Amino acid sequence: MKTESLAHKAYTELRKKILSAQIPPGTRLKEDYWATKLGVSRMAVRETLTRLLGEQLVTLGAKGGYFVNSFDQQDMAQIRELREILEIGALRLAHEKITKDQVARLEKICKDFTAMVEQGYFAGACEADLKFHETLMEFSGNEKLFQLYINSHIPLFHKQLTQNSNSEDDYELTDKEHRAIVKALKDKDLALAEKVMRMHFSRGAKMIDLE
Amino acid sequence: MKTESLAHKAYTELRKKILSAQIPPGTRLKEDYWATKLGVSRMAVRETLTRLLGEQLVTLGAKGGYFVNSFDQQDMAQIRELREILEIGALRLAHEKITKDQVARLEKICKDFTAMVEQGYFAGACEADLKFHETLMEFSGNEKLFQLYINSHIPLFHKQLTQNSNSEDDYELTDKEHRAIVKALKDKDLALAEKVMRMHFSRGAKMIDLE
DNA sequence: ATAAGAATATTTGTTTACATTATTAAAAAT
DNA sequence: ATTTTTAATAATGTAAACAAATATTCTTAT
Repeated sequence: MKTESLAHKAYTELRKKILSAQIPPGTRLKEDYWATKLGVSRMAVRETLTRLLGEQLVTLGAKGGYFVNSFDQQDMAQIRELREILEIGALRLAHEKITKDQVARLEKICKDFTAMVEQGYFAGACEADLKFHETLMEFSGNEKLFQLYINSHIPLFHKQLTQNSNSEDDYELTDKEHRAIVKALKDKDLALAEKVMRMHFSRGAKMIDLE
Repeated sequence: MKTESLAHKAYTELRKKILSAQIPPGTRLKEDYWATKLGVSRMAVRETLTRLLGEQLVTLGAKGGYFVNSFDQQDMAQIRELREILEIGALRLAHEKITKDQVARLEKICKDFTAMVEQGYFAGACEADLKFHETLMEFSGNEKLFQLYINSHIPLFHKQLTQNSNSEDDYELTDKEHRAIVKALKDKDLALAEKVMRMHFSRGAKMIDLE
């Protein structure tokens, strides 16, 4: 209506806090508490919570009350599988229609990644990693697929995972694999691109198992 | 809390009406109207609407107000592509772990499909078709993937599409393809299963283009 | 007759208040 | 001392009231 509703402000605030794990999984979200904390009415918070409920970011307890969704190891494994399905699918779509400009954009991200690792900016490198995968999804040219990827909060888990395993070797391997994928796309070699991508993911799967 | 909140009642009601297209896409959903119609307070309706917003089933207009999401031809094409990605992914997961019992369940659905087509129960046949694909998703063994498939309302669009093109030949082809997929799964022949599935989908894509 | 502007009515945004259900704390009984 | 009951407190579910924005209708001037 006029600028932006208070409920919407509360929504973006709370959502950010949940996705960045500032509010830990399993936490109960009390309406009054967040109403005063965010400086909005309880109803605005309630609206936020039901919206997040629709986004599967929170669940309601058996006896009422909203709780931040939490994920166990099996959940994480399934999300990783899901991510592989979506990204391989996107790869297949992208390889037919990708332009030189787009290849260049991916190469730029790879370059940024390398540079940041070399200079010790590991959080920045993670960001570039994330961006690489998101960009690939975007280049599928399928808006619905892209939105699904974004809305499924997969990028978040990606971040959580990659920030755990931050050995030098990992970064180097990740870099190589990213570049291999881009090269395969450039050469229109779908089979190779898919093969490398699957390796890329199976490496991630092993990381989880180690924990 | 005690039994089931009024807001939840309103939610399931409205959701059903939207998904079954009783409320056509693009319709504006006025809070007061539905409050009186469903016999709940306006706030309950508002809660429903924000939840559906989270589910991407409704959108809010630039000047406020909630509208039932509508999909143009491009949207439908993208959803079809997305469906293919998810189902092929599920196929790959299923083929490794599928049991004899599960194969039998799929065969049963195929049989039901045939029988209903023969007896002229075409709506029933569509239902069996839907069930075939949902069951396949379930056999992926990935709960997250399955939920994503269900929550993305893809089954709905499936229904809408299949009910359009109801020529005898179509039913026969669909039947053959379903059976071929099951056989390939039984024989652990992933490549064949995938090939047939892609044919199955590309046939669906052509249907859309004809309209 | 038509367009601009004012007045009215609808509709949504927001807050407050009240009712109901859960949770916690305290008291009583065994 | 431990368990059960009862009282209190806190949290959520629901509804109503008010404020602000948008849409509609009616008037008036050209």
